Amino acid sequence: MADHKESLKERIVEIAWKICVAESWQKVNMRRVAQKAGVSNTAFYRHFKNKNDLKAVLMLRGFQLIYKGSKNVNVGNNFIAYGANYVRFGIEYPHIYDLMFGHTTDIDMSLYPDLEVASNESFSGLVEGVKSFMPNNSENEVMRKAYNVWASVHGLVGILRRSEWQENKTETLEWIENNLEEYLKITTFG
Amino acid sequence: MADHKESLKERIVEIAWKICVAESWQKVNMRRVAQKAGVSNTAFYRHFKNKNDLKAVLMLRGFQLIYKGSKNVNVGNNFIAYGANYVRFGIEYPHIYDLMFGHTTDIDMSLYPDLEVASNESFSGLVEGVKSFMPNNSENEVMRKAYNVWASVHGLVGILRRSEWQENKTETLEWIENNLEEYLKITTFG
DNA sequence: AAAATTATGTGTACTTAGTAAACACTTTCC
DNA sequence: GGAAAGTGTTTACTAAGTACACATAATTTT
Repeated sequence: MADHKESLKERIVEIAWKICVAESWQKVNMRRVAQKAGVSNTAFYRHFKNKNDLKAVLMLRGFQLIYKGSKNVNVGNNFIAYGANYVRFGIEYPHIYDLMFGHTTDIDMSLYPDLEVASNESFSGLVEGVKSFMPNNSENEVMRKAYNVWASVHGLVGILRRSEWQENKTETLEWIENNLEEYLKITTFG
Repeated sequence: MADHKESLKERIVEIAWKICVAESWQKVNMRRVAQKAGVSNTAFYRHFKNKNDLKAVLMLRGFQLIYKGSKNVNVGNNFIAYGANYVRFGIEYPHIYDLMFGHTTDIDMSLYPDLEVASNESFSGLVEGVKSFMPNNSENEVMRKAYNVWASVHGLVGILRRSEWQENKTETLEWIENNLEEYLKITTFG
């Protein structure tokens, strides 16, 4: 067993995160992680109930990253900047993004309260932002718009991840910095 | 080996489709399928290179279903009705929908030309519909709008699949029939 | 501090699932 | 009518998740 500062649990998360960022969740297998951590195949089970537990930790970390990104931009009620962060995250961490927002997630949120909270907070932040943009509209109209913004952002991430854009990621990122907010404004508030 | 009219290949597809519709792709495993078909575990490999081949067939079938749905409504260039079909499909066949549009698809489209064609046709149908709606705009603007519509529709499917709506699916379907086109009009062309 | 409990890691082994390889029979085609 | 191709079986390998029994170290309890 290698000698490290952090707990094995922390190391495992770190290793899994790296694999997931660089490759994908499918490439994270416990034997591989264990080997990288320098422990036995099953040491893992002392810290996680099962593999999905680990997935949940990575997802939570993803939400925290998006959230931190939003804070950095000092987003306040500006849901446009909020959406922009979302998109940046989707481009920068595509595999974590998939983990979090792919339809094929077999994670039962109710089993992971922190995760559920983070996910809900994330959405209600958006709703608040939208509401402050259209303060005279009904709750229903605000919700509809919020969902629409959300869908827009998801759609955009999907588009920007297509190979045409990924071939030179640097330019894509530049495009985002220069045009993203304008784009979101147009597609969401005409 | 049971005695049937269709080829084993057709039967396998049928069985897999049913499992996938009722449960999910993750629940389709070749041993189970083989057992239901009344053949040995590996007979499957005489008809498919691997499991992904079968997945591709199911996806293609999904595209055909959406397409057929569009024909029935006599959709023409009306991309609103087109989007509505998309949503209906997403609600009626959620697991097939995931298979087709979930981010976590490990299908390499270029390996399945029919599938690529179907998928592209599906999108260019939408683009055409949008174009006829805004004939004086640039190619770029049309594409941007098309992607936005697409994203909207995806977003809506996601929303309608949340538990609040799924609890009484019948009402959801009714809602779709009554309000969907209006909703799409508002969210996409303000 | 001795005893009991809990935490952390190991080794072994079971299970599920995808699939390769060798064999056999049957149909097709020159 | 024999070669080739098609279809199915058996057997077995591999990867990956995880349960279980054991060991030892750390912590808590009395």
